[in-house]
Amino acid sequence: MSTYCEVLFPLPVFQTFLYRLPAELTGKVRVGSKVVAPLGSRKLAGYVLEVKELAREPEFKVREIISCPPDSVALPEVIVKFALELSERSLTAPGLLLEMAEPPAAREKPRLRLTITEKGLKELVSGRLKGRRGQILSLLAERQLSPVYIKRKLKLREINSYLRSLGQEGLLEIREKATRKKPARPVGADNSRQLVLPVRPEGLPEAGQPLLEALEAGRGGTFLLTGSLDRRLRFLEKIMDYSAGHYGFAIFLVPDIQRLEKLRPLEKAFGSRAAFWHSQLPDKVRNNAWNQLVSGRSRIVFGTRSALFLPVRPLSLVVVDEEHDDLYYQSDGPSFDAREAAEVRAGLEKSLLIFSSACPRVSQYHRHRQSGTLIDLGGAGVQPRVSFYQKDIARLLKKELREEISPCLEAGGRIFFLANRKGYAGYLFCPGCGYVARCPRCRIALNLQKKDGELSCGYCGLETQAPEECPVCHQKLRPGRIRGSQYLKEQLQVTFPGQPVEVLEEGAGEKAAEKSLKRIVSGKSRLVVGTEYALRRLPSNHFSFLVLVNPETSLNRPDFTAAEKTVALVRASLELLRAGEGSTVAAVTAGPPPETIVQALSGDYPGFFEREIDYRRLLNYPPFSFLVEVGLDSRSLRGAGRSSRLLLEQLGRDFSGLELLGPKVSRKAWRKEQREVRLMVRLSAETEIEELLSYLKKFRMEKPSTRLWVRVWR
DNA sequence: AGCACGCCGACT
DNA sequence: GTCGGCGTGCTC
Repeated sequence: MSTYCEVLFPLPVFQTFLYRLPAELTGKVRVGSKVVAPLGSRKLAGYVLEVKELAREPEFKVREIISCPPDSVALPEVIVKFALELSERSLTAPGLLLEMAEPPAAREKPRLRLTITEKGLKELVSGRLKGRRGQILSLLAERQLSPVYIKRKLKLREINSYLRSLGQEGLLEIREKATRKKPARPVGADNSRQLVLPVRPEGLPEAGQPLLEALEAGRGGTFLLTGSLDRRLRFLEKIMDYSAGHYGFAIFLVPDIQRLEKLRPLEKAFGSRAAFWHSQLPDKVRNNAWNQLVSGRSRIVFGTRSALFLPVRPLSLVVVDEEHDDLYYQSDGPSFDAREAAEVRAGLEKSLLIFSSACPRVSQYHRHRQSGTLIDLGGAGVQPRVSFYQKDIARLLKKELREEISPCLEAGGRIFFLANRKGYAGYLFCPGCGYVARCPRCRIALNLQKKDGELSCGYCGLETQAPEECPVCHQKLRPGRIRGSQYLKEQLQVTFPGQPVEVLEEGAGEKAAEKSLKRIVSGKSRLVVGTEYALRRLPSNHFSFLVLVNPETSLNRPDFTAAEKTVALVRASLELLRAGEGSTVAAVTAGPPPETIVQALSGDYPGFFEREIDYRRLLNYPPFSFLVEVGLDSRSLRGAGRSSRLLLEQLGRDFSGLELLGPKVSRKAWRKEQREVRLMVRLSAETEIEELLSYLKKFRMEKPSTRLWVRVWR
């Protein structure tokens, strides 16, 4: 009879590893403890999932735990459970998820420095060293370097084997400089300080009462909060304060770091009772925030998805703000939907969960309206004067828009143009029959590149050479009107000579974007052109005039959520406008403005919802069916292709009611290094999702070389 | 992931 | 022959 433990490592694998626990460690190691163990030829730190006695040795060879770092603190059991359940639901490796819960001090990896030795220099001069080993040493002959730098410079996939052999021969020296700090102790479940009788905050809107009651009852529950941004924030501020004062920690989740920065004033208002948390905080700030939270001095967190892994207990409230935002799902890194993760964590701790948005996902709105958990705080938000134009933007800038904008500019106003495309965004059409070159996969118009005459799909990335003549009537094709961001910039420079025009869009690089933003915020540049990317970065409450250039093109995306995304796009644009009266919107559309655009501009979400839900019902889209996207990638595209074919075949055989919408090789796949195949599946009942997930788990066991991810629309 | 192992083509 | 580059499979 001896003691064993199951250990989970931060690796992209789904299995746990069994180790014997040496006598001196029994009693010291429990679930959530960090341990160091041998794995293959390596020594790795992992987390204990289970400690158990076994009567006899298992069939496979069992090795022994090396140590349990004395200054490390075990993760709370609820965090371990959270990572495991999220892994089950998202098919992401549990160890990678658990790694997100690492205390900041423990996360700092020792930095390695490589130095060439005397012997190494001699060997290099002698010219006996060839290949990678020679390249590495000649780089080091210049100066000391880190392994990561060399790996990137020489484009190596794996560098350690070279370093180890060079080190063993005494040709180079590997040194590390590590700094370690003791993490604070996590607080226990007994830390809820119910010192005073809870006093309800005053001045809360009547509509919000059910949320208060749910928080007080401590039974958990999920609500959808809608209404204008300022009303929601004012309400949430109070309820978080109430929660932190009397019930437990509150996590306020945002989709991205940019949004977090916009909430600075709110965090400031809480003083030291609140902290910011995201994965890119500088070490010092991060350690400070962690200590504040874990010691219980701060009981409110504003953070991105990694905040859900903080060991704060008891957790009484989780807010998912801007719940419609697609950035809550990230497929890079450990891929999961933070909204789903919030559900899992809140469910485990019986915390109150509030989804919040002025323009929620249609499915979400539908469900909460049906179950009576929809809380509408009302309020219209920014209410600008709106005028509609059905003309080309270039012509409008020559007359109507110029006449409107000029006085605004002279009065010191700031004007934002929302462009729907980057660059010049030309397309190719046939003057004879009206044929437009479209992407064979996505069915949307292909972009014509200005310089080389190539066609590319802005959605999936497909690139083709532009054809000379129309495939239908054989006339010569002509480039269509161009009105992307760069084109707009040129037009504005002609219309308003001497006025600096700023373009804020993806791909310019972080430094350039920050310089641009500085000029915009300071008021130096008052004419700003930007794409969707700009909406996240620009300050709210800044502009007095907004021009939406063909926002209706966003409705044509080959995606059943195109309409709700367009509404969110328009709402996010309106947030940039100054809150007082006197701001203006010009909506420029090709034809009569679609109702979705009109409703988004007037803040009529319920009106939009009623129409959209009918459309979803008619076409059997979520919430009336369930869509599951499955991504497969392998170390070779061939491998991914083979697996996907096999999976398709099996799915067709084993799921009779399943409808397949795909497969397609995804956007990433045309880039040479990426190898991924995606398929889209429609299911008719919610119970089938779980069946499909466990099916995919089985499939993954049989084909371990294929990586798999899923995304579910309910 | 990261490491070992084994296969294949280039070059002493 | 054998060295280095690259694809595959395993790690308690």
